Amino acid sequence: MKKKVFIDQKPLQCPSQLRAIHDTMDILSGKWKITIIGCLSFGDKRFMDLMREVKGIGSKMLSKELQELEINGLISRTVQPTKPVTVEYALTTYGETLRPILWEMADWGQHHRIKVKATFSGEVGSG
Amino acid sequence: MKKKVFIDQKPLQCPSQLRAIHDTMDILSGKWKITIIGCLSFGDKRFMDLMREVKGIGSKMLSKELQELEINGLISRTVQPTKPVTVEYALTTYGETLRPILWEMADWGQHHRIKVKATFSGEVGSG
DNA sequence: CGGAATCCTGCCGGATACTG
DNA sequence: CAGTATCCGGCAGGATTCCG
Repeated sequence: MKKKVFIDQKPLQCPSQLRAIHDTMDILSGKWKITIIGCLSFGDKRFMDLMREVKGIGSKMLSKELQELEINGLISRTVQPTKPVTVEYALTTYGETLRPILWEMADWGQHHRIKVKATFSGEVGSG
Repeated sequence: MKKKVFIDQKPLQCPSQLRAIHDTMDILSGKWKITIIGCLSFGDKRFMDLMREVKGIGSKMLSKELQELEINGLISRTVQPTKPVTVEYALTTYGETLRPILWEMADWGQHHRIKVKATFSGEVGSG
């Protein structure tokens, strides 16, 4: 009977751990959320700024993603009483707590891309 | 001009970092992948075992998710030449490299759940 | 400028039936 | 046991239009 137990750490406790991971995944899921958070990590942005920087997103999606991020407290929305009305979005302190996760994911993803490339090269070379 | 720069670390580098994060998200996305990985973190499992343990998943989805996980090298699939044929799925060493990510996500998710609960309590209490 | 409303589409994922 | 094939509904997400 082999027990891997995830290296030598505890395995994922099915009931609560897994649910927590799914919660995080749900919050981060959506085609643009990561990108938006990334953009806001550089500083505050207005709606229009995000439209330009995210590039490819539509106003509906941007609005929706922004709302979901705000509901979860990851970003803040501030309406400026200027003339045509401007709105500033900013990453909250709470939103910054995602940094460890995002960093791990970026790290793993880059590593993975290298691995995949190596795998393909090997197959092509030997095939 | 306020630059938050994500605490005092570098912000997410748009081109490569973001793409890497999305790669990771894609690999982990899907309603059952996390759960399957969690199950396999306890040890090897057969198809039928996973059907029972994941609970709620159908054979089509399980098969599909398993294939995707295998393609990415996260799990291994071993056919045993027994009588009615049995297949063993196991988390690979590479799959275990996801542990830091999953752990961070579990941690954050649990923290978040507590925060959300506190927020609701506060609103209910003061409203 | 910053959205909301509407319409339309693909694919994600579920149920069921069939195969080897 | 371990899948595959097929059909089907729902929702994520895109394009367009309209509003304050």
